Amino acid sequence: MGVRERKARDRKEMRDTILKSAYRLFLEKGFDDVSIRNVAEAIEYSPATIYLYFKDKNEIIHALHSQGFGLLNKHFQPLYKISDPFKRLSEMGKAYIRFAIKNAEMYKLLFVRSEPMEHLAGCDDKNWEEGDSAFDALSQTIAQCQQKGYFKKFDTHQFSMMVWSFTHGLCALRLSGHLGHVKEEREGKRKLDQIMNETLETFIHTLEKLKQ
Amino acid sequence: MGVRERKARDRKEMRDTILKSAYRLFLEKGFDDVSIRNVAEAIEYSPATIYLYFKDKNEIIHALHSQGFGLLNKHFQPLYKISDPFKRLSEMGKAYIRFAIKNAEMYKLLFVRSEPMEHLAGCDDKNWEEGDSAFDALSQTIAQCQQKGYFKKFDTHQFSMMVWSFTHGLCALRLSGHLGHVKEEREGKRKLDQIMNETLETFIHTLEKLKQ
DNA sequence: TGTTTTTATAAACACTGTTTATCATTTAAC
DNA sequence: GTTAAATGATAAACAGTGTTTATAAAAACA
Repeated sequence: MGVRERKARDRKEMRDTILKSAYRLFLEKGFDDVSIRNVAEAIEYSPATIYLYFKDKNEIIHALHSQGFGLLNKHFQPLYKISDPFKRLSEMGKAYIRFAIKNAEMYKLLFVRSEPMEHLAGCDDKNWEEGDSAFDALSQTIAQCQQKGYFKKFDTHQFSMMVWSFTHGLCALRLSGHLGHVKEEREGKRKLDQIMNETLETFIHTLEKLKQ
Repeated sequence: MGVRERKARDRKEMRDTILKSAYRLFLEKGFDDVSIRNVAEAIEYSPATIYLYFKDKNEIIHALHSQGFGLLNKHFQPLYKISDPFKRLSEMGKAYIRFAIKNAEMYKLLFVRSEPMEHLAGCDDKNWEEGDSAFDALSQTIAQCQQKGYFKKFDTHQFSMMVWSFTHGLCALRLSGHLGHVKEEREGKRKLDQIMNETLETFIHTLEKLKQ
């Protein structure tokens, strides 16, 4: 009696179809400009059908949110091969920024939007593996830096929060369009990517001076 | 013939009434949950009347955006009395964070939303006094720090961008609800304000070590 | 076969930003 | 003071949104 199994498969398939289509539309049109009706039209079903597979729009957002963290963790994977922890930290910064620029809408969903966090707060299950995993990668690298003599007098967790704050701030300012509107950047003709690289380099140099 | 003058006064008064009412509603309900109809109802006029005084919703947003930068600059005013530049820099960080928390919706409008920046990009007049003024206050303080021996080998502008990125990042993570969802913060029972203070202190200590 | 459960949808509800045609009031001109 | 033009305000409509509900078709089970 494989009917239940097949139905479960069909259901998952439909959910995937919806998510895939929604994500493609989000990349095309930006997050705020995609409606349930758009998604429904793209998969050639009626809008009401979407609600048979997802409770509401927030559940779709949250599902994509989870997928996005998986994507981010994948982007970090190659960096774990770098043995020098400070070099790895530096490359993690660059990779984080690359991810934010290449997947702008997804980055906003992961770290700028507050809906996913509110949804998470409503869940009973307070564990949040995807998010923790990314932050742990940073914390562990910083702990290893400390073993090599960097930022020795600092608390590992607090220092990680500091590094994350900086890197996120830089990405957020870029994605919201604020970077290019600072006077010096308006007048100079540096490209946004260059500004970000220089600012990151400045931060890295700052950290570099904290050895011993 | 003071008719034109009186009409201009009336017009400005109506615009102020609309803006004041809109801002009050934004503080109450959050930015996304305020509609033109809400504003119209609050001032006891029809929705269509709003469009006699503002081209569209974006123009209201932009007007509030300008007012918001005025408010931020006012918050910084008292700090200019502090003669020690590094102490002033440190206090500016605290003041910035206080402003972001106390005026959360306004902060999001000023630094998180991209609409105002897009609106600004569409304007012919590329000058943007309010925004420049706030950033200049930071740059000048950092330049004075450098004269006192701090971060001497760094470019003033790039260092300012770095400091702003960190501070904004911390505020943005707080306002989007991401701060409290880091594993250590979920498990520990530190309050968000305390986390922010500790992270800012970590950053200040980092900068402090860059003397000479 | 008949009955129940599942799946899909059209239509509706209560919203949104914005535009247009209409009406009343105020200003200007004679 | 009367008339014509400009202004101010609005009701109604348009096209869109997220979501719910009643209805019809299809599939699963007995």
